Amino acid sequence: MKLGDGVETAIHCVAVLAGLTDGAVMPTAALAEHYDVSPSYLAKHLKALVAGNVLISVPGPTGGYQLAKGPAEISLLDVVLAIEGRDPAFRCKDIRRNGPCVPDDSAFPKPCGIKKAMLKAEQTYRAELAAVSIQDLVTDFQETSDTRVIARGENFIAENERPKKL
Amino acid sequence: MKLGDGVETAIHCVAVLAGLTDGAVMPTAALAEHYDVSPSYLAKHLKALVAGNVLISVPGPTGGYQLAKGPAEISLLDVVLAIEGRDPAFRCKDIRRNGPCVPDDSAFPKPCGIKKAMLKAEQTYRAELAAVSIQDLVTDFQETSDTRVIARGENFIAENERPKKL
DNA sequence: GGGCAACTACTCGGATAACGATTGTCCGAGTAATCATGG
DNA sequence: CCATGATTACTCGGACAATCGTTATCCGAGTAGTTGCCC
Repeated sequence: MKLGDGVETAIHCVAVLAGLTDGAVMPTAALAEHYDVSPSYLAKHLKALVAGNVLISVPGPTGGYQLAKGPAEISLLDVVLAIEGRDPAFRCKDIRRNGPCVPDDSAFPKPCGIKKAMLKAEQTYRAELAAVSIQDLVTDFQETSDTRVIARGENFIAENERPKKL
Repeated sequence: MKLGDGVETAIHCVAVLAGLTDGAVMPTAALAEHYDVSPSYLAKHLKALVAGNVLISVPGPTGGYQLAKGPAEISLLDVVLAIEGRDPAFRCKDIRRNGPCVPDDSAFPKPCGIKKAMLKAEQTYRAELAAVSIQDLVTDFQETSDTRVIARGENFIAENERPKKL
């Protein structure tokens, strides 16, 4: 049970993109600089976010990324699933069907109780993540952070965002 | 976000061990035969369960494994943590402290909101697993399974368990 | 001076290596039953 | 016949490879801006 470190980076980047003006975009290089991470590797995660309908990419010079929906419409779960994949963490191989105690393959009409319990727990986990939106995170950040950090963050966005094409 | 396949095997084995008579043990070879898995690899997981205080091992001939506590005292969470490790799935590297927007290292007195949300979701996940005991799984199994499978299972245990030493 | 076309430079997207963790296996330390032996 | 001791065979425990996924990177396709040229 382990989440890739790309999840943290992805969430932070989505939160930054939530702060830029309507229609504007920000390129990979700027996001990588903001958090001092490898641009090449960050690009991989941003790609995944596009595939997961969390971000939209704009090609060419003055291109970059922007949110695919409003910050209130994107949940933590959307980001996590886009990066980690949509398959459940618990994979049942149905080993209960193996071995000498199973007469034939029709002996298990009901689903496996273990599988049910594991998937139920995972669904509550996902529900918890789905209840938190990017907007919530941004609001919390603005309410709890040092004013200097907020000011510098806004300044960074102003310097690195690409305005919407006319 | 992925759980190792050893989790499924471990839970099934613990459930089987819950079925043997008081004080009796069952060796790795029998458990491996029951589910048709590699004995060598299964041994690795059983070791982990001993380290996690879920099972007790008895060495020597007529040795094997038994539950460390009653089936109602062992939760799914105990098994999962023993196999997958106790560390949280979400690992926060605090990348928010990197980059040009951070004046100095004291700029973040409050904990990271993202980290809080991720860990909270994970705690609900663990709480859900902690609420399910091995006893629950065994009861569910006995109520929902084919009678032939139950009979063969009991027969298998009777043939392969090692009774408590006098 | 204005319009147009070719060029340039910068962007994302997919394909490609390197590392680490999980998977899978083996041999050694330890123990209880067994069997031979002696009383 | 019974107690005793060495032997034996079977168990778990820790150390050791192989495979797969994540990590990390690079180069190519495409596009908007730019520049130079022509009208």
